[in-house]
Amino acid sequence: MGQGVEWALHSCVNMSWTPVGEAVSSARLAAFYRLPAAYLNKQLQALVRAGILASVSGPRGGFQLARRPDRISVLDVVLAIEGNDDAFRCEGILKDAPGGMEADYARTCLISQTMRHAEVTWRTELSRQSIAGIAQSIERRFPDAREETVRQLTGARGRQEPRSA
Amino acid sequence: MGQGVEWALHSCVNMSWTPVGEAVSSARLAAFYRLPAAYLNKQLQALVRAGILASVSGPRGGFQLARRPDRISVLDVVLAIEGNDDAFRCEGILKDAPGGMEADYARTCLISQTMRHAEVTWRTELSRQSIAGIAQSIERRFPDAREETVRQLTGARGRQEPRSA
DNA sequence: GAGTAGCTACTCGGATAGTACATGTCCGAGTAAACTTGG
DNA sequence: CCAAGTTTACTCGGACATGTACTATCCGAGTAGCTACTC
Repeated sequence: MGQGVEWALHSCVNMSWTPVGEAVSSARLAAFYRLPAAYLNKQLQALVRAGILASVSGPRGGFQLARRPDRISVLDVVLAIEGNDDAFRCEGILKDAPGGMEADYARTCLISQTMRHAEVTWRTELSRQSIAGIAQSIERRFPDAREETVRQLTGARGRQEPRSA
Repeated sequence: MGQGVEWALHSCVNMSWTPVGEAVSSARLAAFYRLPAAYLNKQLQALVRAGILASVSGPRGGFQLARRPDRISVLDVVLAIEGNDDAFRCEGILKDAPGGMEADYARTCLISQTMRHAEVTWRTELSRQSIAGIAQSIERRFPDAREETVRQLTGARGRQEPRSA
């Protein structure tokens, strides 16, 4: 699985903490984790295309959650980055197998069904977890995490402090 | 997920049908599905290294199951081909994050735990299914499949028929 | 002093290289069967 | 006819190319805010 999934999930959790209506730039998120900013931006673009994030250009621009964090599942983020294809793709190799069972056998391939069933359980498990749920768990376990994150992400943004001396 | 997983699973099911003690060459298995023989051979080598198959060289050589098919789970085959690493690898990006929560946060990263939990359910699901179970399901649904497969895999093997004329 | 035109700086967005892994192919080591030859 | 030595053909096993996708980077389009100028 690609690295971008981890970055996207962390970014979504962080953005669930920032004030609504205020966008966070990819550069600031990248600096938070010491990540390559341009590449993180590319991943967030995929989330925009999936309708998970909304983007605004220009100064004070950036990304923000497109809907409430309790309506964004972990599966949504994973599929946005990795694509909707199943991990196990049955190429239907049986259609070339000899014997009189080609078509039917291929459609009802038991191996494909087994793999698909396992993947469905995996997806179901991820769809049960939401960004908001993870954020709440983190808040419970690390009471300072939210405040610290918001401070790092919104502090000294745009507002140039008065030049001293 | 790699294509070899599908080939390996089908090959294991087929070998669960062939008589014990008789090896099946990769060339014959590849011809059954119209697959590149050398590449299938490469995949089966991985199963040998994992202790799932046993290989014998020379004429009448090939591969055979190293243990009873009801003791080989689908997960065993998948891990033998794909490797034992988790699909989602948490690189611990939080260790570079600012704030006073680095080490603890990284070790107990909730996102990593969520992804890991989903993967555990996936693996559990696959570990419940055995090669023998899949083979039996196929036999029930397609009564002729086993006989036809064995005939294709063992027919005219080595035994050169008497030259006519 | 207030309004407006222009400029600057900052952001996303997609197009562009670099790299690791999966895919596909090839040849050599080893072995069991088949053949030949001598008794 | 039988047995031992030799040859042969077939197999796995790992080393060698190729293609694809992930990773990483750069530059242009667009916009909000600031600045300067005019009234």
